Formats: sequence, structure tokens, C-alpha cells
Amino acid sequence: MIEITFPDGASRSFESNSTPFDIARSISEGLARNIISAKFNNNTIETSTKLTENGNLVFYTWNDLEGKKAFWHSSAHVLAQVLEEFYSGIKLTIGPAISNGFYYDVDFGNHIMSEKDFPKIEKRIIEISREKHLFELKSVSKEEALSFYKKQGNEYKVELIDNLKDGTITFCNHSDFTDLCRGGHLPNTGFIKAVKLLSVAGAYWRADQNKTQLTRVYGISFPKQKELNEHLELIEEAKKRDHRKLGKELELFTFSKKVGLGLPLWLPKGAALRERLENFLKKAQKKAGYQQVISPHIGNKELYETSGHYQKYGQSSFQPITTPNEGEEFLLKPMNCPHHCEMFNSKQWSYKDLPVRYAEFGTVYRYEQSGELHGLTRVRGFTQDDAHIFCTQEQLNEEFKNVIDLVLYVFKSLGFENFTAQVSLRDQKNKEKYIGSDKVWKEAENAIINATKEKNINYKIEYGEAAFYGPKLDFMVKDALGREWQLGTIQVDYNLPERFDLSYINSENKVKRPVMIHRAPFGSMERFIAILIEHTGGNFPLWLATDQVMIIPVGEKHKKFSEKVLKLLENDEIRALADLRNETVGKKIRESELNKIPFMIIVGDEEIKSEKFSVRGHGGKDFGKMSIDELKKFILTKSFEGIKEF
RNA sequence: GCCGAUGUAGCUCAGCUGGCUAGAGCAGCUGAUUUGUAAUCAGCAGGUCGUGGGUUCGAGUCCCUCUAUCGGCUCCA
Repeated sequence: MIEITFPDGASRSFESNSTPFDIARSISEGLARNIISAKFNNNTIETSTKLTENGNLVFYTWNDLEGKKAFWHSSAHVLAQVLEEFYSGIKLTIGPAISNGFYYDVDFGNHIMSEKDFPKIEKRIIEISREKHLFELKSVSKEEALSFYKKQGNEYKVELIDNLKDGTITFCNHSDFTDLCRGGHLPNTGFIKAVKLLSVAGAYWRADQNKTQLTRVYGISFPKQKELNEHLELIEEAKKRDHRKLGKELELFTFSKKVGLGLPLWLPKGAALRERLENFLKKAQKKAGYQQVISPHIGNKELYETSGHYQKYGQSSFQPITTPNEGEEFLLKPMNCPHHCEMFNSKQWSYKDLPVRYAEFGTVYRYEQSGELHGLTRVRGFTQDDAHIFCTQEQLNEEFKNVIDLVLYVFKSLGFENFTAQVSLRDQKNKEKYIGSDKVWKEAENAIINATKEKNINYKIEYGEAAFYGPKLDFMVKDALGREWQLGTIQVDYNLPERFDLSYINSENKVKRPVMIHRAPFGSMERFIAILIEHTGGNFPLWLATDQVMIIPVGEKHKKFSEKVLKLLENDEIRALADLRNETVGKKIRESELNKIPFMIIVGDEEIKSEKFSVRGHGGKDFGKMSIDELKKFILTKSFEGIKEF
């Protein structure tokens, strides 16, 4: 007999060699039907794994993340089976579950995989699934495993196995298909009821640009057809909210081949939106003790040699601008920090002056590779809501926490309630990619982690995500469709102060080095606005909306009065428009709706007589009748909903 | 930069296996209509079919080059 403990703390005895499936069935048939994976003493196991010792058992169903992972990973196995069946001689590599489905990386040899092949593959996956093949895990010796794949000529699997320890290697069989796999599968293929292959893409073996490029086939699968349909609808909804599409429709920004790739052109409405966001942040920053500064768009090459950026990025950047002076070279500004360091250096500082907080909406230029450009989220010229705080070591913790407060204030004000924090540290194995001593890095890492802990923020640590000069605290927000985006960032830096020889005089009249904090709550204006567009679907909060009210006169004779109403609203800084065109009311309303204008008021005989206006909200919502003063108050109140003072 | 797909009017798209002067809706312009909560009617104008080359009697359609966009990979100070 073995003693099994469940997550709720209860424990029961079972026969030795019982499987998770047996145990689930002893609890209820329903549970047994639904479990697709399990964890025993923190190891992912199959539902058919025989348990021979006491331990903690957790069941997973489709509703758990772990369950979905097993589901999708198993689907990847079936996909691989079908691919091998259809395209002989291909070499399988890896096929993991991801946050939204699964993929399999395959070396197709000479065959070119394209989306045209998807329907028949999907059909075959479902056929095989219906046959309810069991997934069976079996241990193999390293030698056996190697010979299996050497015979196939699959150098990828051989490489994978080479890195595994003998005795830990397992193969997973289902139907007549075998794959190297560490486990975590469905009981059988029958659970997979719906599958959709989503795209093919190139992917480098082991994520290394210098290695063979494989073909990655992405897919997603579900236990019910209905769930697949819902998922596809979500993808459609995301397409509707795509900031590139809405940006065009709402006339916020555009791109021009002639101006250059990845160089956004902000149209009047987009520029106005951006300006309101900037003013919002400026106001909060002013209260937080920041001072605005301005630096030029180019800087002498030496500046970036001092900062270390030239050595790191010089070759892959916009190349230096030369001048009539022999040997004189300037670079388009790729970041603001070196400029701010030189500003700090322009005078002598006492410890009494610190912290100094320099803020700038600084436009920077980076030569992103052409394949990386994407709408406003990845561009070659963008504006950071940048600031650099120069403070003493003693002030660091407090300053860092203040920045966290500011970042959270920004998120909250803009409706991003759902966020996570990530502490981005160095890749421990590749320390040469970073500048600065171990000691300095350790200090910076501690500063970030301590401040984050003290602010009671949940965070996860990611290695290899740090900037080359220091560790970061990055904030990820979830948008209305549940997609995760990286926005704000806060970085502690001991390196640039060193490189720029920054100093202040402490209370003992000694020269000391300040610490620097880099931070950008929005990240960049371009990226932030892109995400805001997708989050809101273009229906911005009223305080950000380009036009807040559209006044629609019914006929010719109502135009004059409409203009009067317009003036009255404008007097109170309400952003209103009057549609005086010779068009039907229906058409004007429709266009107003398409332009996502939050409120409409129709002006006809009745309104002029009663001086009460019926207010129509975006989407057709009726807010009833109001006098002009009530209307003003209504709009002004709505404008400040969700926005609190910092 | 790499892999795959795509590129027809300002926008959204049609154009089958190559065959007369390349189509539609919306937007635009002109005129009529003066309008009550998501599209009034009519007329006009608008495209060297992404670029360059090739195959062919003939290319929007087939092949190649380049370029841009889209989905990914790598990268992201």
C-alpha cells in the first residue's frame, strides 16, 4: 500500500502500482474522465504511470495550465506523426507546448512546407486522434536512444540525447510513432477533438542564427470543436483591434516608403493623442520632483564610445554622420542617457542637491533589422518617456520605490489593471556580454529585488534579459484580449556613472559617485500608444479621445444653433465638432460611430425649443436629455473618471 | 538578416486553367435632395495590376530578380 496526499491536504491509501487514473476513478468517474495529466512529488507524470511510493499527487484537467500543456504537447506528437507519414525523410527536432498551442520544429529537407498543406494534415491528425492511441512512455538506455536516431540520420535528436544523462531518457510511443520525450501526455489521442494549424515559420535550431534554419509548424488543439471556434473568433477580434488597422482608420499615424521604413508619421489626431499622454506624464513627474530637459538628436561618436554603446551596437546601427571636418563623426542619438550624464556633469553637485531627476521625451533612432519592424511596436525612430535619476546609494531604495509608484499610477490611469513584474538579470553563462564588475551588478540586482519586495509586487526572475549595462525591472501588462505586452522599465546603473566620471561631494567633503536609475513608464510613446489602441479597440478614455462630442444638426435651419452649442462646449475646453455637412442624420451618426466619437448630440426643432439635448453615447447608448450646463458637467465629470491625481 | 505567404483604384476586394479598351462597393468630385439616432439618389473621375527582367503571337495571370507588407525566427541599448 502507498499513501497518497492530495492538494487539499487529505491523504488516502492505495494499492502499490496504482496509477493516477485509478486513483482519480476511486474519487469519481467524472474526474477520471477529465484528468489529462498529473504531477507526483513535483514531477510531471502520465495518468498511466504506476505509483510505487508515498507522495503528493495533483491532477490536471484541461482547465489547468499544466493540463493544457500536456494536451498541446501530445498534439505536437500527433502532428509529428502525420508529418512523417506525409513527408518521408524529414527530421524531427523538438515539439513543445507554448502558451497558446504548440509547435514542432522540423527539418523538411527539400520539401517546402506551406499553409496549403494544412487542411490535409489537420484532417489526418483528427483521424488518428479518433483511433484513441495510448501514449506510452518507456525508458531507454542512452545507447539505445542514440542508435535509434543515428539509424534515422537525425543529427538533431542525437545532439539532444548527447546532452542527456543515461538513465533519464524516455521515448514516448503512440500508434506506430516513437519520439524522444520526457513525458507529460494525454492518456490517449482521443482527447484531441479539434485542431488547427496556424502558420509555418523559419526557426533556427537551438535558437542560434548561425545554425540550420528549421521549419516551425504552429498549431493549436482543443477538446471540443466549440472551443476551437471561440479561439478563432478571438483571433479575429485581435485582428479588428490591430493598431495598424485602427491607426489608419482613425487617422492617427502613417508610414511612407519615401520617408523611410519604420519611421512613423504622426497625423494630427495621433499627435494630439500623444501630446495628451505626454502632458499627463509630465504633470505627474513634476509632482514627483522631475525636471524636464532637452537634448539634441545627434551626438558626437565619442559620447557613445564613452558610454560603451558604440562598441556594443555601433556596427549594427545607423552609421556615423560625417562633417566637412576630417575625422569628425556624429551618431543619431540611440538613447538619451549619455546626454543626461553630460548634463549632470555640467556643474558640481552637493549631496544636498540629490536626487537629481532629468526627464525628457527623447526621440531616438535605432537601426532595427528590416524583418523586425512591426507597426508602431517596433520602429527605427521613437520617443522614449525617458528620465534619469542621479542619487546617492542611500537614496537608491527610496527612489526606486518612488519610480515603481509612478509606473503603477500610469498603468492604473490608463486601464491596465492586470500586470506582472519581471526582474531581468544577466545571463549567468555569458557574462562577457555585459559591462561592469560582478560587484556592481550584484549591488544593482539587490537594489531592484529589495525595492520590488518592499513594494509587495509579485515578480519572476528572468536570466539573460538584462540590459548590457545593468539589470532591469520590467512591467508586463495584459490587454483586454489577455495578451501580454512589455511596457515600463526601471533600471539601476552603476556603470554609466563610472564611465562618465559622475560625482558629487558628500557630507564629509569627499568626492562620491552617484547611482543612476533609468526609467520609462510608457516605454516608448509609439509602443505604448500601439498597445493602448489594441487594449481599448480605439475607444480611448474620454480624457484622451481626440474628439469628445459630435454635434449633429437635423437640418439647415438648425446649423446656426449647433454652432452656438459648439462654442459653448469649446469655451469649457470640451473637444467638440459640429457636422454641418449636407448629409442625412443617419449618415452623420454612422460616421461619428465609425470614428469612435464618444458622444453625439442631435440638434433639431425640439432641442432648440426646450434647450435640452439628448445625448447619444458611442454604440447607441442613450444618456437622456440634458441642458447645456448639465451636458458640460456630464462630459467634464466623465473626463476625469479613472484618473486620480498622482 | 533568415524561413514562408502576399502585393490589382485613397480603402476593402473580384478577376477560373494566359486571350478584346482590367471590374465592384466604400471614399472623392459635380448636381439634386434639407434630412430625427449606424449608409438619400444620380452622374463623373480614378489603376503603366509593387519594381525590373524573361517565356509567349499575346502576361494582372507562368518563371526569375529586387522591393515592401504579413506570420514567425534571431535581435531589441
